[in-house]
Amino acid sequence: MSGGGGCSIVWFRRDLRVEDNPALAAGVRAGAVVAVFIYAPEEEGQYYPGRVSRWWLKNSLAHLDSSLRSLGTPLITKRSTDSVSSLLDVVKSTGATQLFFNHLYDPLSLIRDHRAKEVLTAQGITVRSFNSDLLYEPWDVNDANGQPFTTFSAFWERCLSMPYDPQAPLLPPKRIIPGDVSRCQGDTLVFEDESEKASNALLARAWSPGWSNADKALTAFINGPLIEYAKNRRKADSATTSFLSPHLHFGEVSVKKVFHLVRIKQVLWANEGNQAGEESVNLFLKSIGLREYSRYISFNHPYSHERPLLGHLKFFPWVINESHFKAWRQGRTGYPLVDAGMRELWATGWLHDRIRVVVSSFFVKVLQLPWRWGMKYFWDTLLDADLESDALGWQYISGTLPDGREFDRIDNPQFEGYKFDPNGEYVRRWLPELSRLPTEWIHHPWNAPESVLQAAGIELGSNYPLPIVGIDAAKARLQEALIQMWQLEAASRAAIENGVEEGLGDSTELAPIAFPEDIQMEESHEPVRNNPPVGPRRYEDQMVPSMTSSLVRVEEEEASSDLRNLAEESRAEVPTNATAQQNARETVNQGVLQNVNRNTQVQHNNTTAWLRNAAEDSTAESSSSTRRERDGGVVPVWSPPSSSYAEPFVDDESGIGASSSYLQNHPQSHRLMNWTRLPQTG
DNA sequence: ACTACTTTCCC
DNA sequence: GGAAAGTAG
Repeated sequence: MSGGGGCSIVWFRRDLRVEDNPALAAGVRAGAVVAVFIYAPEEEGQYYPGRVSRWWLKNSLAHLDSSLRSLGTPLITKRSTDSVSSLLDVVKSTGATQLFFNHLYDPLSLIRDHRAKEVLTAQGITVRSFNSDLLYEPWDVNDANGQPFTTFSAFWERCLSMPYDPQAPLLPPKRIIPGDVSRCQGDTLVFEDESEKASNALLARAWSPGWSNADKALTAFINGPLIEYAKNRRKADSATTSFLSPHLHFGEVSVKKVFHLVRIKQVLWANEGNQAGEESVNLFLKSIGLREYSRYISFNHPYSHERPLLGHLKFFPWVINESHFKAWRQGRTGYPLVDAGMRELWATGWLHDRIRVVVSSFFVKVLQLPWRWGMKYFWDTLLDADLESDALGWQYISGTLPDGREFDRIDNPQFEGYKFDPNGEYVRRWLPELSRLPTEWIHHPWNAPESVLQAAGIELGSNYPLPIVGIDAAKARLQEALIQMWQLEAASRAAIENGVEEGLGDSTELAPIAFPEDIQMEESHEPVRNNPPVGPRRYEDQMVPSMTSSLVRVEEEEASSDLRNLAEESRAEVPTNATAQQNARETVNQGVLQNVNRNTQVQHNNTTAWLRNAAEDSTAESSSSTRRERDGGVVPVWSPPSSSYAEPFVDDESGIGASSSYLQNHPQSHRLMNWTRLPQTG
């Protein structure tokens, strides 16, 4: 089984660890191993990783390589634009007969991995894949009727009360027999260009990528801040968070291991009667659960990163306002908590979860910018950028999840400021221009008496902006926009009844992965166009500007003092007329955007079926009872909930929902109902 | 132990 | 905004 031919390829992706790595364990068990990482960022389309994310990946791979070498084999890295053909190259040059990898659940990976499986199997290669990223595979977690959950709390409750525990973590292999890679050409991967190196150098001071560092971070958290997690979680300061998210994103630490270790603490604290500790554990596990849920949603609704799950906002006239978008990015909105957060993000690639909610909620509700812009900015700037988690977060904020926030409720950053940063320390750290402002005014400088401002050296509108949109104005504007939305919706319904729209949905065919064309075009590094063309369009409101290249990072230490002087071209001052623009809403007529790509849906249905089927051989047998009835292993994995849930998920990938829009059937949907209270089956 | 208030927390 | 939990009477 080992030696020359017959070795196995272990294909590393976002599972950059040697501990509790089922694919690696299977490879080791089968004999000689060729460990491979293929870097093909172009496959990600517009989700080409941002600078900080690439920096992390680079370091994590180096770390993995040295671990693998000490176990007996190097990590072969390949630069590619087509992962599957690179895999074939590796097969040919090593004589491998088996391929092992761990599952991913984002839509791109689902399709690519399916193709890998098909193509390699056709070449006579044995391909096996495993769960290493989740406590439970998405298809194993269903409600009493065997349907996927559509709200988080029900989902998580079920996860915590599954009839079988998540698999226990595997130990790292003691030794790896190397496959013959003498004829296998590796590539040196380049993750940063010259202009990025200086900014990246600073990241190393705060972060240590790599699986064994992840393990240390986990231990440190569990033995330290975890017990106070419940108490500290409302602070803007991130010192007491776990800092595990980037490690988790790249699979440097196994969620199953996190879960097991945390549960051990929970039992311990429960026995001691330590209520606060137990509470902390529950809350921390919930955040792990949210990560699970993001994969669950992505798997069951593979378009959730680019399309709202609920369609009730389909006609919402998002405000296409480049200068507001820029002010938000630069941390110059005039709301101290928002601005502090955005500057921290800019400077460090990191943001406490609370503050992510604050800045994104401000983005969607006050500025009413299209959420996918914000999501893309997060993608480009966050160290732990994660498509599934970010999509879930932004959809939650936008109120397009069944259990999301009410759309017409605006959070007030001033009040949130006093809640999360009562003494203004966070704001003062990131907004030096406000550092001398007394706490009484720190979260609403626009109300401060002139004398106070003068004493603090603040000149509003000059060295710190006035609010670019007032909260009251935002509320009024939101009401107005909703009215407009209902009108558009009604118009669309009328159009459908008159048959105007018929041909469109069917005649347009998109590429299999169905990034809307206009978004793909946005990949360029040009500045974003200012005036959206008039007329019918698809997803125009969701064009995603790319700003990766314009990001010039600020050194952490300097961030406070020099922020405004740096990167001048990309950080222009907030336009002085910004507030005047607030009424210049440019409405977007999405009237005929009905472009649910049925071809894609069919394809996706087929492609994901393999995952479930494959997993049936390789995952816990005990789960089978929960999943058999409905599908017998034949029906596509993510066929939609067929009950009353199906309809709210307008335009979902379901294939059946494509022609019957929720709005058609429920003209009263403008009441912004709470979807969780829709009649439930059973 | 009951109700009528408050505060808290929602992915 | 509203359920849910906490608290005062």
